[in-house]
Amino acid sequence: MTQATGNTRPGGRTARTREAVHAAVRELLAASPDTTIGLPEVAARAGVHPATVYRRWRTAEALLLDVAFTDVSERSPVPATGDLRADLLTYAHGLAEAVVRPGGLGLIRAYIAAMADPVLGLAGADALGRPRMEQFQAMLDAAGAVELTPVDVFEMIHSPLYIAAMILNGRPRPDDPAMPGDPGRLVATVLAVLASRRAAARDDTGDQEPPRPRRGPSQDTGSR
Amino acid sequence: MTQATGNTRPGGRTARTREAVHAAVRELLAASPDTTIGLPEVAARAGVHPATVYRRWRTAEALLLDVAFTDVSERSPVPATGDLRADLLTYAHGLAEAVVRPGGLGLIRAYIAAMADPVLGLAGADALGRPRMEQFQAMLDAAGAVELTPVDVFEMIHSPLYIAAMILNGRPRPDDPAMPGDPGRLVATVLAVLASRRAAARDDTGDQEPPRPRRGPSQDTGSR
DNA sequence: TCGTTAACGCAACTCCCTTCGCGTTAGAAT
DNA sequence: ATTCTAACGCGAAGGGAGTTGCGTTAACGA
Repeated sequence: MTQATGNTRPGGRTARTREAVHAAVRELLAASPDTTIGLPEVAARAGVHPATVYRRWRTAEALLLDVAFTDVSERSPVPATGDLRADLLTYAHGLAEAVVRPGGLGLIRAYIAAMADPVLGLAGADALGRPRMEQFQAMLDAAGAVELTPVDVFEMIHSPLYIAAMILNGRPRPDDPAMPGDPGRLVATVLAVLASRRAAARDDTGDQEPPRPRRGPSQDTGSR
Repeated sequence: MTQATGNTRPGGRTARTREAVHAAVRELLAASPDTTIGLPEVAARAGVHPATVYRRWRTAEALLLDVAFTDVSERSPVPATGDLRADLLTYAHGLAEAVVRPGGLGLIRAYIAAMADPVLGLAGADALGRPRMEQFQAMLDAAGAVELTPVDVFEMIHSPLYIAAMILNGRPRPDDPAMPGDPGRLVATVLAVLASRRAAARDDTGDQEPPRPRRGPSQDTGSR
């Protein structure tokens, strides 16, 4: 998407400046909880001329998204061991840590802003969110949690952690369960909804059946 | 907080310019889904000199917060009829509508940004959020839902709706329950958690007791 | 090794946000 | 009605973000 004309030069000097600029963005994001970074400031720290940064990324928003997308592509895997509680806890703790880590919040803001881009519409949001949704579908499939969807996980895990991170804004979160964004409580919410929907499904298909998982691996994923 | 020196003049011309500027902010927020508004632009639309806006609010962020705070103070009541499901549904539908309404998202961003202000720390976030939390405590008290806290409501209702609104960014939400931010599903989540915690409480205090609410009004708030 | 040209450095320029000093208007109190 | 002065209007000036034309460097293919 960089250029429509013939060939490009992704290696050598171009790759070095790209890495230098990305590193500068991460450092600036980590240095200040503020999410607004100036392109001239980035260029200065990267040892690159501002015009170069403007030509390659055009706007600060696009640069932030580039860094965020690079991070998501190589970091933060979604576990799928078949143990729903353990998988959710692992992921939620990792996300809670990543979201408070210096600079982590700025990248998430950029990601959300990209999904909210009006020119792309819902298609843009879908294109950015779909890979992640498929990974969570794999996690749910492995656990046999057919009553849940990736949207449920997004609403009950990601949304509270993102909002809590925005309010915390880089400050360390006191690990008080009464504070918003407690990973254990969020995971318990998902499991409670799963149990509720399974109970509702039993009521619909017949009240006399014994309560057991409908399909999937044999371990119990619904309760402690 | 406006001035430490003697007397001020809240009425007359000052009040008129304040109203004009507030109205201009709302109009600009409604006109463009963009959340970044320029103070000179606001001043021009309000028929006020830019220097006046700069002197009174110093920064765009402070102006946004002033408008947002004014709105929250006079709009959006929290119902507390004793029927938890009905109260939550009423509030969630209203919030879902307010958050997508033109300009609504910008004000919420300003509110969150204010809570995230580093100079105020957690104290600032607490001061801004506490009044709302107390209103939700009243709603839970009226319904006898002692197993829930306002933080639960915030995590399960507000957070998903805010994030969904940020991704939607003013675009109309297709009322597909599979899309993030469906009020009915969010309310059902709260009720499922309530039922789960009541069941856990019964297991702790003794397994043989008949399953009935621990206290509060007689109507059932836990299941459909 | 050599030629082509994509990508970069440089500098000057434009634009607009933001501030400041000063004179004027109009609340609020006597 | 008169006085005091907070709040506003006005214009000028500062400063930083963003853009553009041109020369230079170096990546890639032959």
